[in-house]
Amino acid sequence: MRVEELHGYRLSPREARELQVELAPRVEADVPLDPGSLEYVAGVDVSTEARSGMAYATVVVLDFPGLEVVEERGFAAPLDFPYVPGLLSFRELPPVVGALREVETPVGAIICDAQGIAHPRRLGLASHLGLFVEVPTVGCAKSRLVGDFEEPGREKGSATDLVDRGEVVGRVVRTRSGVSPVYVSVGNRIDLDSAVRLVLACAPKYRLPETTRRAHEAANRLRRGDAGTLL
DNA sequence: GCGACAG
DNA sequence: ATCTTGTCGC
Repeated sequence: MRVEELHGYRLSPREARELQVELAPRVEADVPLDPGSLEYVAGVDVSTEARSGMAYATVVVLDFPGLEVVEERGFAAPLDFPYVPGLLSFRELPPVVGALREVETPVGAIICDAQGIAHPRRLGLASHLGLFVEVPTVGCAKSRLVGDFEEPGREKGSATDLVDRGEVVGRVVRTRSGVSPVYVSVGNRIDLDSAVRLVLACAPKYRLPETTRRAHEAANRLRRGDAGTLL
């Protein structure tokens, strides 16, 4: 798939924040997505190895709404940027871009294991990546970076607004009754309601979307070495 | 100065 | 994220 990196990653944390402020206005958060026209969804995840200083990114493509794996790609790259809350994309995007470029399936949407615009400068990894590709991106994180919210109802599908500095930047969604909720936010080229519906459609059985689960296990396999089973 | 802080 | 055994709970 086509990926257009808009800049390099050899920046200081200070420069990275300035770049986020410059790029954030380009995010489109009002584009509806018709689930009926979606054929393939991709999940992206990164596994890091401090010992070797390497990052292993994987992209797993699932058919929709069946959610069966149809393609898997992996890419390794050195970790040149430290983990700094709010600057995660500068650390993980290099390997993610490498893996995405090898994807051949015509993906209709990408779900990232990170935040979208639910970010201090409205440019979490899902949004940042969304500016590099032409397809819609969604952020589905396991924990909160910014924003206040009320605990959503205990039943599956229950959700509440994630509000930061007076703005609704995402939704706290209960994908399964009884489990802790996930934090869904717009990546790029999609609206919040569509993003939430997509995440729920991809998580019919577990807390995390099938896309995230498959990408996560594939990334761990790649890091451990036994990444023999990739289509 | 103190607390918070995606992965 | 990663380091790690057993263990509490549905």
